[in-house]
Amino acid sequence: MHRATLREVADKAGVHPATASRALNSATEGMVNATTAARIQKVAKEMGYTPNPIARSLKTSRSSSIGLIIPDLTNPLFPPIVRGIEDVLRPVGYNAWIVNTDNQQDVEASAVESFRQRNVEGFVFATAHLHHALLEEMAAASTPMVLINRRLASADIPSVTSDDSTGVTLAIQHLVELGHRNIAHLAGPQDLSTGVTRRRAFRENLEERGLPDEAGRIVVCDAWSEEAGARGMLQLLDSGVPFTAVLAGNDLLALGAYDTLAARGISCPGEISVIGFNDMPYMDKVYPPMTTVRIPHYELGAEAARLLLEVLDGPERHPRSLLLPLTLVVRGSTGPAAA
Amino acid sequence: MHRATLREVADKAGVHPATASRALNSATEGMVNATTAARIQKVAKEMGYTPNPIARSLKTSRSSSIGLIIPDLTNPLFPPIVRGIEDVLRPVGYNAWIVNTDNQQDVEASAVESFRQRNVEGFVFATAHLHHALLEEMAAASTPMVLINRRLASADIPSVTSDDSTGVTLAIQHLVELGHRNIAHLAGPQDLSTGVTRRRAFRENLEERGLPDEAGRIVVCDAWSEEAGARGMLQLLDSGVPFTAVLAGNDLLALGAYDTLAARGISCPGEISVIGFNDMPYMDKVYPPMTTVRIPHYELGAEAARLLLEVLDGPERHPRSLLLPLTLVVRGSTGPAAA
DNA sequence: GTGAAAGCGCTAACAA
DNA sequence: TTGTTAGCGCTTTCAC
Repeated sequence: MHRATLREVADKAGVHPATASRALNSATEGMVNATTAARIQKVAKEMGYTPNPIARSLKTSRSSSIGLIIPDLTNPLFPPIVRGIEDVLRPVGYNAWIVNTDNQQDVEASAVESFRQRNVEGFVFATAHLHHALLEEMAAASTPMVLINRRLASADIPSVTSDDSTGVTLAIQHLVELGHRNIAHLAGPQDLSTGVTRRRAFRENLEERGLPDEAGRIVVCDAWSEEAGARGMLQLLDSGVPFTAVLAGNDLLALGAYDTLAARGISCPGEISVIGFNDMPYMDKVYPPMTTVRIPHYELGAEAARLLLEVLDGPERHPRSLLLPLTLVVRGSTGPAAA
Repeated sequence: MHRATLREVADKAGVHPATASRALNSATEGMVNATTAARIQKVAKEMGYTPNPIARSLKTSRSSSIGLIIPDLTNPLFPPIVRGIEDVLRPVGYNAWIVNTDNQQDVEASAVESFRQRNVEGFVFATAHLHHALLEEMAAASTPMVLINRRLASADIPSVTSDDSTGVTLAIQHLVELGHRNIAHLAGPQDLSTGVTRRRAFRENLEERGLPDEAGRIVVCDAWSEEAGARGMLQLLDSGVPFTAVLAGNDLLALGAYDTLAARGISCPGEISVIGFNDMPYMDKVYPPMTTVRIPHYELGAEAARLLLEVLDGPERHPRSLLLPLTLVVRGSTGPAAA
């Protein structure tokens, strides 16, 4: 099955290829006589002409596509984000190349390199670390990009994140209203903005409310994983710090905490309440029911895509960053056993 | 930051671009004098040369990429499949373009069209319907492709699916061993091979084992969704057919069945046992614990990628299809209340 | 074994 | 307003 080329359209319409090109691109359509333009467009339609994106890309160094860099698609957090991005980009003619880095810097670097060779016009990164040499370089070189979910420490890169501080406040407020006073925190990795922000907000909340806040009631987990959460919970239990509730840095850590509590035969939420963070898909099915802070994943992706389009549209404007609101989803938490 | 071109490498090495091209492509490297080849490669390395994939693609009509067409990435079934595909393709230099169709034929068609324009070398489809005009056409035109998870009725297209019949047998055998005799089936859509195969296997199993098999104990759901499963379960309960166990066509239908049972105040597995299919991620967290048939998602993807590479390697060979083995994951089911 | 020449399909100066 | 020309970076006949 032969695919019509611009040349063939031009020949059939009796014009030069350059004229046909102009007539078929909205930006240059105005340069050509309205009736010839119409004729060319009609012929193009009849012949089923569609421009060859590869030839176009070779010529223009553009590509109508962006690179999306995430840690791991099988983390249920990301599929809704990806859909949000694509649902915004597709209608305006953009595609996204997705790559999973599994948190490996070299994979990320070579992905960026490979995207560049393919003339991607911008990037969305969900892999930002607080200190991230590659991203800092790219920002310094004015590469169009948007961070999602996580940010850098030195951050004037446009980003879309959730309002984690407020989320933590909602969670703690909920626990306090239930009567908890001794609350612990399973913090996420401290080289990521999410881990740091939630931990800081946790500490601030304890202080402001006059709740016990010895250092021991925060345990830092070394990954956002169920296993790390299980280990963290063990450490917390063995530390001797008294607590009746735990705020986990995210749902996976919370699930790990569940595992440890079950293994130790500690009833939940009877003896210890656990609150998660993210409300990732299918969290509503777990048992015991888990209260968690809901992040609008799909919207996070959609807003990131809009922001990137804005950046691509006019790189001169000052980069905006967005903080999306969170809500608390109350499912299972109860007051402390002693109350 | 300037990126070296083949021309620049050739100039620096004192050869013609054509020679440099030959020296830098493993397939043509043999055509050039070994020492000049080595010199060219050294220069290329020093200059950090990497071939421009777009220029190459324009010239060769190839692209080192394939198109992957799935219904919806947010269905937890698919992320592991996608990772399996990518983990096999990446090491051999291939990339995958992913598109979500949301089961819309026109979206699928335009995705295929757009992939073709980008010179994808093959396709993986996870969207096959039993009768699927587009796929039949493409197969007739010898388009390199592999089906995953689902197949066509008229199937000599290479495919990688799970051995659903055996899976159903495992599930029913398990229920029978627990003492169940009255078993019902929430079947999936009957325009998909998975829905049909599991339903047929269910009926055959009942017959062979001499279990009650009136028509009423199979309810066909109109989608693989929780909502459809909930509706199906309602219909089953209201039909008056006696049953103590239900085999759901997949986990989402099973979760829907849970919802209906909970809404009706029917204890599970006390009064009615539910068995799922797929063991999708995080199924081990649901409550009540669900016994389900595990499909090796990641391997499904990996095998599909290998099969596609085989097809791309030598299109003349007879298309193979793979049936991957399933296992039963026993979590919660119990014998019937009456037993 | 190497070079010359052509061209994949398109767009963007420049000229008319 | 339209046509001419050139070239994005690469590969591949064909000639030597």
